[in-house]
Amino acid sequence: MSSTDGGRPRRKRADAQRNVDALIEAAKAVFTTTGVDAPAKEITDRAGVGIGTLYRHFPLRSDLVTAVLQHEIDACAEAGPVLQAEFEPTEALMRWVARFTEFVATKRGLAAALHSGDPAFDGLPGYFNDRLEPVVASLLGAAAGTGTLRKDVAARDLLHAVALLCQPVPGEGPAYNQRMVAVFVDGLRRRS
Amino acid sequence: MSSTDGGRPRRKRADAQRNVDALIEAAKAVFTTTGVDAPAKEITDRAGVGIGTLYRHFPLRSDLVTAVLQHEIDACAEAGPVLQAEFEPTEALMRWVARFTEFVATKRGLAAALHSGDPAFDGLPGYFNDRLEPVVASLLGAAAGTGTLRKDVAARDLLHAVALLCQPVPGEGPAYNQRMVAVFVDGLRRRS
Amino acid sequence: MSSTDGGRPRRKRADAQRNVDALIEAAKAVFTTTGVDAPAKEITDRAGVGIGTLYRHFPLRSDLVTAVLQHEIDACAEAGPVLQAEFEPTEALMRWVARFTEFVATKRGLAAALHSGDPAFDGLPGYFNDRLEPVVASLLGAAAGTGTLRKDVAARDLLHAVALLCQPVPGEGPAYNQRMVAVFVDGLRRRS
Amino acid sequence: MSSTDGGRPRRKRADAQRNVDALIEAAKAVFTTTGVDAPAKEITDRAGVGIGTLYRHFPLRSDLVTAVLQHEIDACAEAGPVLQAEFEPTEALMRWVARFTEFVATKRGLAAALHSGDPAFDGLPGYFNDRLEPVVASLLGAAAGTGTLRKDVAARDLLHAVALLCQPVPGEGPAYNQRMVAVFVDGLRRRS
DNA sequence: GATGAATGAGTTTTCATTCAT
DNA sequence: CATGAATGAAAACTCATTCAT
Repeated sequence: MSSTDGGRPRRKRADAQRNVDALIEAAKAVFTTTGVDAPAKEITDRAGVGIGTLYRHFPLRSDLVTAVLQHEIDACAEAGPVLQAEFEPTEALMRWVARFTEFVATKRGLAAALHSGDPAFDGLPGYFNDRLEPVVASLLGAAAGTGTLRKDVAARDLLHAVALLCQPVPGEGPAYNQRMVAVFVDGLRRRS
Repeated sequence: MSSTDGGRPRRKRADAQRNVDALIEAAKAVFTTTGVDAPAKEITDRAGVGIGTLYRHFPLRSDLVTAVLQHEIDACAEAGPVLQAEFEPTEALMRWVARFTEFVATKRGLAAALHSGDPAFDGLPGYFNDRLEPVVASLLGAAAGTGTLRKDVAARDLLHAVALLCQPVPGEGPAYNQRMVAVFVDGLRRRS
Repeated sequence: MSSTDGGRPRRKRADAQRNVDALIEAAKAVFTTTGVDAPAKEITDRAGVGIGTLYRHFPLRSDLVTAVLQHEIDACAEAGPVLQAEFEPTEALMRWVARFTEFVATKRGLAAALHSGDPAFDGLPGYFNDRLEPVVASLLGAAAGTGTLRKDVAARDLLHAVALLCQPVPGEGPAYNQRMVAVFVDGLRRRS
Repeated sequence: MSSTDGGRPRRKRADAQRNVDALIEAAKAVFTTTGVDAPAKEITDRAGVGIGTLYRHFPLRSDLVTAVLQHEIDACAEAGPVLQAEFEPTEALMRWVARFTEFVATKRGLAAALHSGDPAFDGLPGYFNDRLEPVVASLLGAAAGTGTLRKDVAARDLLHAVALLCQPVPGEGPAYNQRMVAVFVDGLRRRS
């Protein structure tokens, strides 16, 4: 969290950080491939570290899951404003949707873990909402035209609907998700 | 023996069928509760049969998964026409969506299994499409008004989009899914 | 044992016997293929009967093993005199060795079962000796020439030595066993 | 890491090696006692390690079987020259036969596994031949006298014949096998 | 701090045996 | 008598987690 962390920077910190990063990167990939229940060994092998190292940095599996998700959520949230600044509204939305689709694909099975009742995940939905709600609201608002979003659909509703529509579909690619989100946006414009 | 199977189809088969049914029922419930990776014992205990019985009828876990999904798909498909006959288009759609939402909730994690690459599931997506595509097309078509569905969205696209929008969302219930599908349907009407 | 079996021949007896024969035949084949520990199902499937039928006729696995072995021992024993009557000594011996080799191949792993300590098999070694000892003694004696068998090698020793030399050898066929038995017979002739 | 393996070969390896040795030792004993299909637990208990350790070092049962057999083959092969140096030909042969008999007894049922068609064992017969063929040839040659071995019996034939004659026989001990091998050697001498 | 060997509980899977039809 | 479904004990195997080096 705090990047400054106060006092002495305690040598060797670089190596440790390198391992942590490698583990998160590896976990992201393995979660996508094999699912959240992937053997820990598969992750450490891919990260090139020993199993003990995983447990040092992430004593609980939920710690690793949380780290991966926050990492991903941050990346997605940050992409929103950047795209909006660079492209016109519709194009920005479409590109962000593509980006978000990749993120959701990562979650393959993470949702189940999230709602498993494990209190370790209690904070994540909030983090997800807080970070992404404004981003989606802004993107959709701009794309819908002059702020004519239906009043009966809250920004958080949008976030989740888009999250669903971004989920990967067997025979389809990101283009499919983009089209469906576009239809959904059309729906938002309609009516008073 | 008898290929025509004329007279009695080999008595006692009734018991076996009872067990098969109980297992599918139990598996459906356990899959929802614990996920597709639930211990086999949990399923057999709930079905009130021995573990061996599970393996007799479903030697591979994928056999059981397949059976449960086909069962569910069938039930959903059959509900479509019934609702359409009984209610006016919008109401029928909403009720079916609610029904479909339950089905999708059952799949909690089944999707991951489906796309696991196991060839045992190769046939299921086809089954899913074949059974449900016409149902969804019909329901949405009726709800959209006088056949004014966008021409650039195929019936199968609809099916999958609805499937996504029916996925359970953490803090929300079926009503949420219904509202989002409604928005989506509005999007379909636009640009007649 | 007793083929007459006294009183009424009890109808349907033919079917039962057919099943018993089929089971012994199937068991012989499966024991050779898969070993004595082959699943019972494999035997009944090959025999074309239900599993229950196996247990009716052979309540214990040792019953089946015993039946198969006696069957085989009988066949081998009976072949001896026949061959001796039909061929000259050396030729008769070689043909019988070939025959015996097949029998031994059947036993793939039966020996282990035999010496497993199960009292059910207590009678078999005796049966084996009683039936085959005279046959081997006669064949070897004739082949060795004018009764010049070494006095320090008993007939039973011969039986077992031949039994060993008839065991199948990976890259070799029955011809190999015949050659080795021939060498052994030569050894018998030598010395006073 | 270090391909030359110069300095310390990664400490702690000692413990692992100790476990591997204990497992091979235990497996040898258990295979003799209970057969190759003995429960893994029986082996690990005797070795004093956990079941997981067995699977770490020998993921497949065939790996363990192979290790045990190579171990045994090596020991037998090494005994040959030693005995030949210490005793006169006939005595050396007899002692080696006794040694070999013990080895074969160990295999109780291993042979069946070997010929099970499992490709994991493909290399073993070759190993067996390569290691033992010269040993047997040398021992028999010396025992047969001045190189008067029949020309129509190859060294490998001898190896297998002796292997068969060394197999344990129900009511007999190693002395029996020695006598029969002696007869066989006599047969070799004949027809110089 | 890092490593990976060891552990053993938890699951899957097989099969002999029983027994209702 | 024959059948094959049901059972469940026993064995195999996996993998999270600990801990000595």
